[in-house]
Amino acid sequence: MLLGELEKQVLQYLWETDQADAKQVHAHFKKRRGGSLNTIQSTLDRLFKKGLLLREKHGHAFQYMAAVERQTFIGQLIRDITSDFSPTDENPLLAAFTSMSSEFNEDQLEELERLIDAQRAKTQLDKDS
Amino acid sequence: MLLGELEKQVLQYLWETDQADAKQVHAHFKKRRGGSLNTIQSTLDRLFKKGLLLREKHGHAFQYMAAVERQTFIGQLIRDITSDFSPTDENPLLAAFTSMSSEFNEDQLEELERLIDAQRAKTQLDKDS
DNA sequence: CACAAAAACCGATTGACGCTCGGTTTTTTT
DNA sequence: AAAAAAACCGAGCGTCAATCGGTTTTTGTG
Repeated sequence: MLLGELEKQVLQYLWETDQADAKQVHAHFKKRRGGSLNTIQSTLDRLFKKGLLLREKHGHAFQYMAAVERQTFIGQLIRDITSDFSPTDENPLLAAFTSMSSEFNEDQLEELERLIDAQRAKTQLDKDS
Repeated sequence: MLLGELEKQVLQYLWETDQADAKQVHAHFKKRRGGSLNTIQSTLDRLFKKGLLLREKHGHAFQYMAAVERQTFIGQLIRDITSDFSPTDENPLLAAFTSMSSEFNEDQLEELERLIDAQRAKTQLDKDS
């Protein structure tokens, strides 16, 4: 999934804002970077067609909202990227960790350990049910 | 850093092969996907100009080799792409793990713990030196 | 050293794709 | 039904990878 610069910014905005119509998004980006309402509209449409946004008619206009959580999307991105370079039997996130482990400080390592334990607990629960 | 499909494949090949000239690379890709020697040559040149390959004249032709380790490169890619979406103080990999933890089985969780410990050991060594 | 083969380099074309926005159609509101 | 607003269409532009023909440079050999 390849996103252009404006697309990224709009997606980001919608993660922060939950929900907005084209007019709102345009108002937000107006000062920072200019551009017409149409440009925003077609960007929203592109993101919608890519499956990254959902939309609903609320009254007069479409309300757009992110279709995926930010973390989920980042996870997808990482998988896309690493799968191009990782052997199929290797978990790309493990490969990624190997690549980036040196950027983790002790706090983050501990956080990761907590997440691992949390995942174990969840798996255990699933098994019990 | 944005790579095209052929660029990725050539880079991958050079990680596997260590070193090759355009002719060799072309021979390798000839059957799988066709394309002229010139195409390979310009792709090598593009990768070289992007700093992803090194080259040296060995006898008649340039020998190309990867300028960065595979894991290092994957790490860079992940950082580039995710930094657009992560607050600066958040490690994107941590965010990714949050959303992808359910894909890990027990073996992989243990592997991750091993990597964490290895990283601690490395950090400790750096501090001592 | 000259010449032929090989390799490197240049430049043009094509195809994706994001950005941009004018203009038209459709929908909504009054 | 008319006016206003929103959605949609389509075209132009810029960037960049892929592709390859043709030219220049390098190299290796007789």
